[in-house]
Amino acid sequence: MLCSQMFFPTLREVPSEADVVSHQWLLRAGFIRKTTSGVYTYLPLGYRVIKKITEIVRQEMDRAGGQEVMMPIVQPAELWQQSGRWDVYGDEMWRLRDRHDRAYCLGPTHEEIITTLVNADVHSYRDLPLLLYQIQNKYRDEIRPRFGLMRGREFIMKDLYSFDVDHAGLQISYEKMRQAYNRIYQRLQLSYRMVEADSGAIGGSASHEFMVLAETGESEIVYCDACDYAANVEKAVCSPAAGAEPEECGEMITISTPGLRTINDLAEHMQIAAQEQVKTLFYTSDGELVAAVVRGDRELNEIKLKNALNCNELLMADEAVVRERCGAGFGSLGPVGLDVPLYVDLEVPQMAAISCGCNRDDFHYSRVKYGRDFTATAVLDLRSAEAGDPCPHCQGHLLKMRGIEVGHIFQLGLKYSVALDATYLDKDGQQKPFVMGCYGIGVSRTMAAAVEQNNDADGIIWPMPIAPYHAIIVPVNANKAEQWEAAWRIYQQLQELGVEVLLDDRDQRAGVKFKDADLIGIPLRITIGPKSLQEKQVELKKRWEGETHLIAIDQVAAEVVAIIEQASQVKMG
RNA sequence: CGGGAUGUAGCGCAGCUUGGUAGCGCGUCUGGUUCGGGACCAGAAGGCCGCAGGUUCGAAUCCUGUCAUCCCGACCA
Repeated sequence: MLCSQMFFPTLREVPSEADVVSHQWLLRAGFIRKTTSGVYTYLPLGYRVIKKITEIVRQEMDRAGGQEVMMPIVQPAELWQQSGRWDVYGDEMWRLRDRHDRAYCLGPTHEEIITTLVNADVHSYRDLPLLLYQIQNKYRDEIRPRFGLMRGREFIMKDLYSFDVDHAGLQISYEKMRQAYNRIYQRLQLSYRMVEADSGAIGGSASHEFMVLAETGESEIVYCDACDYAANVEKAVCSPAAGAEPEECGEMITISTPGLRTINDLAEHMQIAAQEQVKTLFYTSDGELVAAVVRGDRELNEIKLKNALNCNELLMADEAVVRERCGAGFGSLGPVGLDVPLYVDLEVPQMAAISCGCNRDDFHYSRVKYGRDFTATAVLDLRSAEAGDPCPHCQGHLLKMRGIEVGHIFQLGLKYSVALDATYLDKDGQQKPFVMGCYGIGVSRTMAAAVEQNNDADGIIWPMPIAPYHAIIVPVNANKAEQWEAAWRIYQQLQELGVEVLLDDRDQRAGVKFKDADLIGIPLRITIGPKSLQEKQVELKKRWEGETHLIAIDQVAAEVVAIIEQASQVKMG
């Protein structure tokens, strides 16, 4: 491709709407343009990257036995009403009506369609397992689209759905996908981690997320410094240190704490360390008031609480409601003498002497003991994991980092097949519901994640397997015949060797061409300049290293091919 | 939906307090000189000042409404 003919509108300045690096670079380098909030157009370079990513995904899905289908984006409401998700999905579902006023949505995911499809045409255990996948646009009317491609309202997603006869079959399909996902992210050359995850609204049992490691990631993950345990903090198990029985302490006492409302207030003014306090948080669980208690220096994990309560909606309680039930406002509340279902974190019963609110404004209790002064509806793991916590699987300790969720695999089980009455006949002629799994990869988000992880002050540094082009040839001055002829010859050679190559034939100064080459992140740059050309040499620069090497002009094509081959290798392990 | 901010040329911004029909840098076009890391000179094109009302002789500027975009939060395959 000749640069003079290529549509890649690069920008010198950062558009003001972008403030994460991937968004900035993708806009500046001319890979994407915003069409409306959360909806983007992929320009030629951007679309080439998308195609590279989807091709890797496609190959690995096919290798694992998947078959690609194309499903509709416009989906009828009835299908979603049958599964019960038309109402559950809420405002995030992008709904529309046709001229007859019939309701539809733009598919946020395709469980309903695929399950209905498979049910219509798969009737026997002999046809299972079946793995079907799609790579398409999906739609979620996000409350707040942000970070460019990272959280859009229209996005490209690969979803594979597995149908098995039983749970053992699902385990096999799930394992195939897990391996396929590892291969995919290795081939994409992204630094990633597979973590245990909460399955959230999708439902089902086991679930893993694939996180591209990046400071700007929206997800927090913990991982063990000794074994391979890793989990989303939403999911990470907190096992309390196996401590001795808590020591005895004297009778509970009441202390006056005028104006002291927060954990920090008590720590500062009363010299009560945060880990000697508890915080009592009030929620309404499907309309009913509940309280949760964690140690003063811990964070309550709302997802764990929500899972424990098995409720649909969990909201922070209104202060007026709490005051009416408990007799005090936020800042003076505690678990003693409460007439509210009480969920207590595992650590709390281990505490020697607890300080907490007294359910009376401006007073606190001290020397409170669990079991003696209050008891819980349930004692369970409720807090969020933190760096330094003991690993739940070994003697190691947890470390924390951030990640971008680029893949998520779920064991759905019977959820959708039962809801949609999707069954097959087993060996004994019995009707059985399909046992399902679903496996997603955010393709457009993966492109953003790759940039997030591979850039420098000059622009993007594409990993070879997903670079829009492998190499770019830059004649310093294309008006000089000998430079142009050398450039053209190398260009022809590389094309014949199957290299995806750009030739910057624009009538621009060298600096402009270098800046653009760096900005769009082409891995290899071949520079043809007057001095080296006299020695029958050209310069070769690897974008990811920055140094240039002189190389004989008739060897450069072979060298470029060798480098591409080497840089495209899957880094296994 | 709550909080904050911004809409002025393709991009980045000034002008608004103190009303007088719009300016800078980059980019674009023409000509010339240049030519190894975003050149220089000369000229030019390009704006319904987000939209709709209102105040006023007169509104980018003041008032009201509305729409859009971005940030923080709640939310999240």
